[in-house]
Amino acid sequence: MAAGLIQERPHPDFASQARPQAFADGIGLTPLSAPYAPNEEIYAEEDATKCVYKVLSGAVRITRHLSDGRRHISAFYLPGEIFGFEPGAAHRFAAEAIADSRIAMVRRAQIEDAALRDPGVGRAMWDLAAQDLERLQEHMLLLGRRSAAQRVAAFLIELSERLNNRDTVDVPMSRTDIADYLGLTIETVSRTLTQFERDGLIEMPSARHIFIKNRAALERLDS
Amino acid sequence: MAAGLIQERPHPDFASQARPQAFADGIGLTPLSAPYAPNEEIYAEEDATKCVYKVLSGAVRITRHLSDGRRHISAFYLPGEIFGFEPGAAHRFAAEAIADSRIAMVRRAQIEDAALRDPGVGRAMWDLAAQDLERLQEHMLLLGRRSAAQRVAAFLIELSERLNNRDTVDVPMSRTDIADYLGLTIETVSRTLTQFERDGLIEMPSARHIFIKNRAALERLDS
DNA sequence: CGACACATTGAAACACTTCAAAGCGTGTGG
DNA sequence: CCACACGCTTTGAAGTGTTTCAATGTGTCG
Repeated sequence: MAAGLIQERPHPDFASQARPQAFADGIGLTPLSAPYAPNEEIYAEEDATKCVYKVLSGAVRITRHLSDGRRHISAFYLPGEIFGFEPGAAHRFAAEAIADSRIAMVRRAQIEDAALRDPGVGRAMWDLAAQDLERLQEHMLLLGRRSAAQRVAAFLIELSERLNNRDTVDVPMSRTDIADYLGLTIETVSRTLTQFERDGLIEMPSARHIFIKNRAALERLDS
Repeated sequence: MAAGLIQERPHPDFASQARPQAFADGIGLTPLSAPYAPNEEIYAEEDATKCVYKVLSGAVRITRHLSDGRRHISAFYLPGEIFGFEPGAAHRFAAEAIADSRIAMVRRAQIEDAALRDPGVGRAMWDLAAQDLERLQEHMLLLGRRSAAQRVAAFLIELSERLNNRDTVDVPMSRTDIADYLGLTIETVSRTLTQFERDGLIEMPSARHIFIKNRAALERLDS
């Protein structure tokens, strides 16, 4: 419901000055960046795929709303990760900020130009697509064939690895977000986490702050 | 287990003579073709992504085996459809013939060459990737958020549409294949189909031959 | 400090799975 | 051509995990 495409709204500042090569690792373009508030829409379902985005800080969810009102989250993106790169002409999912976030973005046309000049750029986008596809397929496996405990364990492990926090995980998303991502209810997510805590696998000083006490056991869960 | 990459085994005949432009719609290369027996492997998990394939007849499943021995099917490909095109350097799933099938194939390098000469080829591969991604995402939704009845209904509708049979569906795959695709057990798939028949939505002269009597009701199921 | 959203917990209901047995159909050998 | 046999499919009954509904608890922000 929020603003449409990002480049159509005012940009409070230009990352191109503050951080040249912010997309650096692989794309090497100097993007604009903008702040987003929690739940603010970055692009909508059906929006044209005009830009590619990078999370500078915060976190992003890729969502779709079903006809019966329920919501599905197909992916999360964390600081340093790039999203919004899809083959089709229109997005099939919306992207929303989860927390206060800073997002960098470049126009696709710019990337395509750059790819013509520098084959490394094209390869980088290709690698990006490969990584997205891999995550999508792993996630499909998880949704189709894993128990609640396996899903939550896999989620924690992946989140911890992608946040690069060794054992202290600052969970940026709500239980509802996690549930919609894992294909469970918030109650099941909550109960599973509580059980993990009882079993000594994790500690939860608060809901958004999880400490992994026994990573090996969590990893063993998805046998 | 089975043979490695296709072009490394003898080809009984060359489709390039029998059917120039067999890949025609969109790729426009003249591929080799080969017959496969049921359950024969077309490529294995971890095989290099050297070729792109097209189903001429029969059907193909894209499978992955989990550590606990269970199997997951991420996609089916039916006559006229193209598969095996992935961004990464190695396949993450195996491809197997479901029934007796004829498969055409071209080397990726050939396609890349062709794309340099003819931008239409590049666009066609792009469209292909977009369609695969769309199906993958729809399937993820189905696995994460749909009941057994909704899954089976969606499967029947999609199968019928992709086979281009108006209401008579010749199901090429076993109940086990369907179950592994829908994230259910074969018993649940079977029971659901039986229930559909009792409700007058379909008729099943035999397990592999389904007649859709009330398509609207089936479509309405995934509300 | 109070209010509100978010998270946890409990109990009952439900959908799907599991285990087990019987039915069907297709293909082969007698 | 029929009969048997094998694999696949269907059906049944019990068990289990997840959801649903409802209430209580907790953390955070004004």
